[in-house]
Amino acid sequence: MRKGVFSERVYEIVKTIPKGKVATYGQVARLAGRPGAGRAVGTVMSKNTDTKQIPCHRVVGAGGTLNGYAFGTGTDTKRSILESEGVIFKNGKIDLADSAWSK
DNA sequence: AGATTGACCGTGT
DNA sequence: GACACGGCCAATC
Repeated sequence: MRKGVFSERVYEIVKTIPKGKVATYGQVARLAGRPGAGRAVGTVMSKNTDTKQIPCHRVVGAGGTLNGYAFGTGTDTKRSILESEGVIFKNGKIDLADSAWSK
């Protein structure tokens, strides 16, 4: 049941993001071996259903913007989860200066 | 196999 | 800040 090497890589990487930190789609794509495939990462995440295994809420847009979320009320729920995990929001966006994830 | 879609990103108006 | 464009890539129809 392999949808693709890329998606599997993405899943593995996202699972690695520590609580309280966030990574951008572009960053995940880069770590997955496909720089510039941020859009593809979004595609994979939207189809993702394993929220129990894959913390897709820790993946945000460039600059710490919330793009979307396939559960709850969307970005609204996403923001709640992130805040409860310790992520700092600044003017509707994530304070990457403190919550940006780095491998 | 070809076309469409989407949780992207940067730049310009 | 809102909207438009073009480039990018994988999944899906």
